[in-house]
Amino acid sequence: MSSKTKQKKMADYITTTTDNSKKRARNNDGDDSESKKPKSTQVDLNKINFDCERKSAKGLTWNLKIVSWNVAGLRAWLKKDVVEYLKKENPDIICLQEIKCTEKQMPDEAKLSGYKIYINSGDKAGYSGVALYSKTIPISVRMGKEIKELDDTEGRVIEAEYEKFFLVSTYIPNAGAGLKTLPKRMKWDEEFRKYLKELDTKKPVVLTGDLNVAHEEIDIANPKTNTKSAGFTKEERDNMSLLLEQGFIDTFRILNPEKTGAYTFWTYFHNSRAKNVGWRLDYFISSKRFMDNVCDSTIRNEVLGSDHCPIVFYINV
Amino acid sequence: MSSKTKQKKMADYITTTTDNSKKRARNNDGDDSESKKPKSTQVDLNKINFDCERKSAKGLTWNLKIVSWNVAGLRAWLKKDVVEYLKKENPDIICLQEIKCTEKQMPDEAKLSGYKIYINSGDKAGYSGVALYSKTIPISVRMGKEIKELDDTEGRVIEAEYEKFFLVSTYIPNAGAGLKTLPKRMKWDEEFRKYLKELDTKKPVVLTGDLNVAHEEIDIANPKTNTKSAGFTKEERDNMSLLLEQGFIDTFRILNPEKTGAYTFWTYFHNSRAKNVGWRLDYFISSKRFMDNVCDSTIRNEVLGSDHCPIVFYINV
DNA sequence: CATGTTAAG
DNA sequence: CTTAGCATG
Repeated sequence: MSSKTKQKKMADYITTTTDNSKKRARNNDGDDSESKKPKSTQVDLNKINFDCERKSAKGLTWNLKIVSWNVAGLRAWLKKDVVEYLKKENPDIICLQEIKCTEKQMPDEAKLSGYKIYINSGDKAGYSGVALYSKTIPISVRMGKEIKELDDTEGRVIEAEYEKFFLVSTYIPNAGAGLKTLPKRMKWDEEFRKYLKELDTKKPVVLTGDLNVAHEEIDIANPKTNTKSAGFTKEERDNMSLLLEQGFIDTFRILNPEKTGAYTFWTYFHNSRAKNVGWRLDYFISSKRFMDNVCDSTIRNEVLGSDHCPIVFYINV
Repeated sequence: MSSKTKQKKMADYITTTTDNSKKRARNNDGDDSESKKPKSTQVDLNKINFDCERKSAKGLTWNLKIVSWNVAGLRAWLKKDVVEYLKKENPDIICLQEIKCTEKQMPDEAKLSGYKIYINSGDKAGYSGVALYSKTIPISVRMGKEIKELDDTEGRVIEAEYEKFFLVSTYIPNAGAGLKTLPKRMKWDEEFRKYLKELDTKKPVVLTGDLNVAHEEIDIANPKTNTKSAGFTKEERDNMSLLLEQGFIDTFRILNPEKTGAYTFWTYFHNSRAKNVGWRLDYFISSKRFMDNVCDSTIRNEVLGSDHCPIVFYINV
């Protein structure tokens, strides 16, 4: 049974695509002859296998696909043929982090038809912000600011309840240059850990997003020179360990225990991406008891659009 | 006698071109295959007549050419084939306004060989700033901050003394959105007028640059709708009249009394330049008694590079 | 609409 | 290096 047929039956019955298409009725005296083609900033998408051969522990084929992507500014990201990619990937749920815009600022091209869209954009303009796209309407949705355990004024968390699991998409605070916001991060990690522990008592949890930490040495290209860098301090790594000790699994790593060079982020400096000098900062973390539903957890390292790449989670529910 | 021969004998005996060429020795693993050609942003320069047929009142041909240009950010301006234009224009003196950079920030491409370069960059980073390029070394040069009559902390004035005249290049303060800096502008105009009056007692003065005022209705495309706009208020226009009443001449206008549609600035909005919805804000103003030396005062409205175009002054000295 | 900041990553 | 903000024009 192909994924296409599976996905077809879930899609297209709901849309939030507004049609007040912000037509730029501007004072333009017919002088737009220059047709600036932005020249494809995307790789050849035909080389990508969007399906997944792996089965769940119970031998079942996936029937739900989740994509997570730190877009580092949704408006700039949209200009890089990312919608074409998303259409081919065709996930049931899309989690975006660092959208850096409000719902009002969101261009129409971002309002993918077939998805219900939830946005938590936070207070500071142009900073942080997360979005969740879902083909099916979740049982319930909570923004970070509605979650009592969290102090989320910056648009860092969206929680969506589905029949078999909670999905939590997050953009965890960066510890900052010179680690100047490491204390804020430590506080966040603690609160977030408690929140997930509590949530996990109700129903299995799938946590995804930019956790802003490379957990182990295998998860970063230059472990030795980055022990004082935001995202690879002992403090942040230990907090990730604490989270996992609460009964959560790093799904990519458990499926690929020895795989090196598997990163989801490369700084824009020094051609890092071309050299694969990267970090694995984006994860699908699953409640241990939900692992039987997991088919695969993969990294789309070819796909361009921001300094992070998308990651893909295939499950059977 | 061609201007080329004339200019040859003045040129090339002085240069400030430093050769510590800021070579970007960067961590670049041979991945710069993309050779991004910026595609010509300039018009066809061969269509321009860089010479001037007009003679001075005494029947003499020009032997000194001055160009003035508000570049609206020298670093961005440099990317628009402007050096190619300047080489073909080949002026003896170049006055630039709104360079928005310091001497240290100035790219090497801006250090045109054959010219001595003087820079007044002011305090605020990326704001205002003027430069003067001269093939011959002036008798003396004063920056605005060295002129006692002026309070020039923003990099708005360079004064150069030549044998027969003073050249003053200026970028006059904009009255601002909602005219919120009109008081500052009024104060500046008064001080500047006094300064020029004093200077004019010593030697004839040529004032050039962005005076940030369209003097008369003929100097602006939409006089009726701009009476409350910075650059066309009664206050600013009256101050320009006061300056002229002190014994100065608007050289372009005296040579072209009825010429309409002659502008040196077009806002970037609404395709103004393509529609020639512009303002004449850039001038060559001459002491009345120096008018006998003036051959022509022209506008290079075809030449691209900023929201202003260059203006050219041909004199015999 | 364009330029050069700034803060943040 | 890149995004988005802002102030200024």
